[in-house]
Amino acid sequence: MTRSRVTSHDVARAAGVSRTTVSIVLNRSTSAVIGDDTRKRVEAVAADLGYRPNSAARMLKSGVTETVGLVVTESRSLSVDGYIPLLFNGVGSVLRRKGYHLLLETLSRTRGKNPYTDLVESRRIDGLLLLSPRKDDADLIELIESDFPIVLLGSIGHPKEISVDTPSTEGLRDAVAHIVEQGHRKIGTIPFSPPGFAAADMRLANLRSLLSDHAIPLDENAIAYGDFSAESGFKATIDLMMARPDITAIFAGNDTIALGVIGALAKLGLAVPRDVSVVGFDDLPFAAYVPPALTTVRIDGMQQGRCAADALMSRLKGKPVAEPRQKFTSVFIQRESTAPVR
Amino acid sequence: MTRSRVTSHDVARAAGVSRTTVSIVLNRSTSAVIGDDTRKRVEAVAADLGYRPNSAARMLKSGVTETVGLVVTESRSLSVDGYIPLLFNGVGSVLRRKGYHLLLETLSRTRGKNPYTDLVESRRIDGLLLLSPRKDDADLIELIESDFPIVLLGSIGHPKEISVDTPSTEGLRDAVAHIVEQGHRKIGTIPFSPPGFAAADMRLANLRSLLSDHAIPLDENAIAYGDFSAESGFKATIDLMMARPDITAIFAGNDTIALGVIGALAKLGLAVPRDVSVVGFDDLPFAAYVPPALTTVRIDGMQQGRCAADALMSRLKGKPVAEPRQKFTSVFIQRESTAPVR
DNA sequence: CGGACAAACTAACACGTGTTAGTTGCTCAA
DNA sequence: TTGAGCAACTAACACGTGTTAGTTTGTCCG
Repeated sequence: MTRSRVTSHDVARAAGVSRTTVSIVLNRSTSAVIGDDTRKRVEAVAADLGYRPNSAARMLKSGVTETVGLVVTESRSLSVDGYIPLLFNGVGSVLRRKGYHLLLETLSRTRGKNPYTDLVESRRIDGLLLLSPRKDDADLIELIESDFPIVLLGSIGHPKEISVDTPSTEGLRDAVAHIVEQGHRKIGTIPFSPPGFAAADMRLANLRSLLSDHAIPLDENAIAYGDFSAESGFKATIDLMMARPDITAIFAGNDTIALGVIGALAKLGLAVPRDVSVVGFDDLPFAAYVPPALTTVRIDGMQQGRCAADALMSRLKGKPVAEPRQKFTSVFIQRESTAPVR
Repeated sequence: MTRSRVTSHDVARAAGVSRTTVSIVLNRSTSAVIGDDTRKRVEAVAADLGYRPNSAARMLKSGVTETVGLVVTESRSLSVDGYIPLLFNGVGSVLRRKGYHLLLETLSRTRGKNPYTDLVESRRIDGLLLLSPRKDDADLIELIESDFPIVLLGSIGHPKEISVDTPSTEGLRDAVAHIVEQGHRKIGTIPFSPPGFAAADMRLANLRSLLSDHAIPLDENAIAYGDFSAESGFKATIDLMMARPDITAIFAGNDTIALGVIGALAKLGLAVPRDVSVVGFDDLPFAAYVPPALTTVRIDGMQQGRCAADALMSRLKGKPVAEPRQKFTSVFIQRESTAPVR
C-alpha cells in the first residue's frame, strides 16, 4: 500500500500535543477539558493535513460500524421490481442524513446459509433492514430473539419483531368495491410471486376474502402466479385467459406485472379497459403515465423506506422504538384501466 | 454490548494451542507448517464455537476491507430509472461470488463535497464503482490520478481511467436507418436527462450526427429534455407535440420515458405506431411485454455491471486490467412501436 | 504554609487480528 | 558427541483508534 495515510499520531506531533488530546478535540469528547487555543490549533492542523480517522480502527475500538445492512432476499426481484428502488431511496435519504452507510446484500434463494448471519457475526454492520422476510426463516427468528437490531420491511408476526408493513387491506377493499360496482363478477388475479412469499400470500388471501364479502368466488383456475416481472405478467395472462376466457377483470400483483397483463391482452385482441379491466398495485412512478393510466393501489415505498430506517436508527441509539409494528394504509387510486363491464 | 463474541483467543484456549496457530490454520497461511491433527482440531473447535473473525480487526491489520463502493451520482434517478437495478444485479452477482461486499452511496447533486472522497479517505472501501461520472468532477479526476482503484460505468475520456461504457453508436445507427426507411423525416427526441449529463449529451450528439447523415436536421424545438422518469417523458411529449405537431417519430432517452411518451400521445389522441413511431432505449425487461412492444436499442445492464465488477476485482488483485476501456455495442431491436409514416 | 481542588493535559491500556522472528524438541550425518 | 537442519509451534509486535486513570501546574482558602 504505497498510498500513505495521515494518522492521529501525525496530527498530534504536528500540533505539539498528545494523541489523546487530538482524539478528544476531534470527537468533541467531554472526558477532559481542553483549552480553547489548543483546540483551535489541533483542528487547524487536522484540517491542514487532511486527517481522516481510519474507520476500521474506530470500529474495532468502539464496536460501532455506522453501517446498516439492507438485504434483498430475492435477488431476482431486484432487477425487475420497480418498488425496491423506491425503498432504497427512502432508506438512503435517512441514512445519508445520519451519516450512516448502507451495505447492500442480495440473497439468491438457493444459498444454504443466510448471508446476513455472516454480516452480523463478523460485526460488519450495526443493524439490519430485511426486505420480504419469510416466516419460516429460522436464522431470522434466532436473530430477532437475540435482540440484534433488525427492522423488517413486511411482517412475519413474531412478537419481538420491529416491522414496517404495508398491508393491502384498505386500498384493496376499495379496489374490489370499485370493480364489483362496475359490474364485474368473473375475476382473476396474478400474484406478484409464487406461493411461499409471505406478502404475496397474504395479499391473495386478502383479495379472496374481500371478494367473498361480495359473494364472488376466486377459483383456483382464476389464479396464475407471476414472478415480479412484466414478462411473468404477460405469460400468466395468456395462461389465465386460455383457462378462463370469461374473465372481465384482473388484479395484478404489481404495476410492472400489470404492464405485462395489458400487453398480453392486447396480443389476444382484448382492449383495456373496454374488454377487460386491470387493477395494478404499488402505484409506481410510471403508473399514471402509461396508456391506459393504471387504476391501482398506492403504497408509498419511499415512506416505508424512510420509516424503517428511522426505526432502525432510533433502535441503534438505544431508544425504544415508539411503534414496533408500524403499518401504512394503502389507498385506492382510480384511473383509466378499469371500466364498467360490457 | 451484552452480546459477547467468541474471539480467536477463545478458540486457541479451547483447542490448547496458541492464537497464532489458530490464525494460521483458519487463513490457510503458509507462513508456518501446522501438523495435520492440530489443524483438524482447531478447525473443529472453531466451527463448534461458531467463531467468526472480527472484520474490523482484520481490516485494520490487513488494510483490506473486502468492500467496494457503488456510487449513484443522481440519487433521483435511482427511484425511476429501470436500468440501475440491472447494473446492481450484475455487480452483485460478481461480488457475491468473490466474497466482497457492496456499499451503496447515493449522492444528491447539491452536496458540495463528494461523498466517495470520504469513503476512500476513511479507508472504508478497497475500490469504487462510479455510475454516470461527470467530466467536470475535480475530485474524481484527482482520485483517478492517485491510482485509487476505480472503475467508471460510462466514460469521461481521462487517459488513466478504467471504464465500461455502452456507447449508443451501432444500435442507434440501425434505429435511425430503420426510422428513415419507414419514411419518417420530422423527428423529435427526449433525452433521458437535462444537458450536463455526459452520457445523455453524447447520445444526443450521436443522434444528431446520425440523422444528418440522412440529411435530416434535428431542430432545437424538436428536443424536449426528460429526467429519467415516465412522468418527464409524458410532460416533455406534451410540450414537444405542441411545438412541433408535424413530428412523426420520437426517440425516447430510455424505455421508461418511452412509456410516458406513448401515454402522452394517447392523451393527445395519437396512436402508436399508427400516428407516431416511438423508439426506446435500454431494452428494459418490460419492453417486450407492454403494448405496443417497444422498438428499442438494447444495452445489457447486467453484463455492464458484471464487467465493471470483474475489472475492479482484477484491479484489486493487482493484475493489470486487460482492457482498460471496455465498450459494449448496443443493438437495435425492432418490435411494434414503429411503423411506416402514414 | 499546607492542603484541597480544578484546569489542562498525557501515559498506557484495550479492541482482535495477521505476521515476523524466534524457540523447542527431534533426527541424522559427520 | 555435536551441530546442522527441520517440523511444529508460539511470543510479541503492529495496525490506529477511544478512553481510563492518572500527573502536573496553578490557585484559592483556612
